[in-house]
Amino acid sequence: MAFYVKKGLLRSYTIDDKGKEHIFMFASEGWIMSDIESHEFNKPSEMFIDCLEDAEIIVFDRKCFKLAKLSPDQLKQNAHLMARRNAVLQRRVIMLMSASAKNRYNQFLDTYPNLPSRVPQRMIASYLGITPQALSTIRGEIARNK
Amino acid sequence: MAFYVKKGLLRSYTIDDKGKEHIFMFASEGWIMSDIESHEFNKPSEMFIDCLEDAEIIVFDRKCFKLAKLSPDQLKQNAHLMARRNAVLQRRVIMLMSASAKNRYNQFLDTYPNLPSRVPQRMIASYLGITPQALSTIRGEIARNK
DNA sequence: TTAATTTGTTAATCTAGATGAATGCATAAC
DNA sequence: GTTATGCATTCATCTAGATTAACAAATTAA
Repeated sequence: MAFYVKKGLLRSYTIDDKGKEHIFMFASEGWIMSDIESHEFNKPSEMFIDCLEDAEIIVFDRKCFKLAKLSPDQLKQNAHLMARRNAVLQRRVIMLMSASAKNRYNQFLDTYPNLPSRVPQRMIASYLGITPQALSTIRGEIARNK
Repeated sequence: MAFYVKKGLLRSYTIDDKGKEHIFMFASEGWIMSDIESHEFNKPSEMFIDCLEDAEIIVFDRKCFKLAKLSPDQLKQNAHLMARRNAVLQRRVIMLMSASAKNRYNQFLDTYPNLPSRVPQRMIASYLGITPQALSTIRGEIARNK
């Protein structure tokens, strides 16, 4: 299953043993959302997906992804999509390993300037891998130093 | 540029502003290593790659990746490779966000059981996003509780 | 309207992991 | 041989961010 977002905003997230949500990604207009791990390895998804805004979605089920049925052009396009997603994830991993919460937040603002107004703050915190309180404090600091 | 590892062991890593290395991945026999971000967006690489063991490598340069020149079968295979890598990165991001250093280490041991004997401990620490000292302490704890 | 829930802010305390330094053990260089 | 140089371990200290809690503002429900 994959979801193409025509309109609106989705999020995907996992829930850990302690019941805490961890947002993996947001998808707004033009993005495709899916749990690649469960898709590629055909195993049950541990990823939840839901809407943050009323949305129009195009749903692709498993059949649509039978690679055999795709044209070479579609395959090429697919390759680029995957490569892009890959690049985004690579950058995210490096950021999580090397950057402070404040840097990650600033990076997030740069990369997704239109999301902060559409996503509740605690979810941005979750995406960044910090608590809502920590993000609030960081925002306070940034506001004060201006 | 991409490298297919016939024999040996590679690592890729970035260096942050403070000069600290962050290992992004290891690649042993059968793996492909490349900096997808710089490849897909054709920008200069901030990722370094080197050998941890004497290695035999097949190098693919940019030309080999002109999607136009690939057969449908090659495109399909490529799609699967990308999807796999994607799944691995998805899992890694979630782990970095939600799991403690100890859990990440145990996860690493499960996922790559043959690497610990081939990779210096400080590099495993770097891959996990912690200091060598922290990993040493964790290993001490694990050993003691057995 | 009021009462109940959810959201963000602020502050006090706690903790996982960082930092820095000392020590023992290798392997390599002289 | 001895003198480096690099790696892992251990310990003392420090700090970014977690946790807990209290409070205000905004939403929703009644």
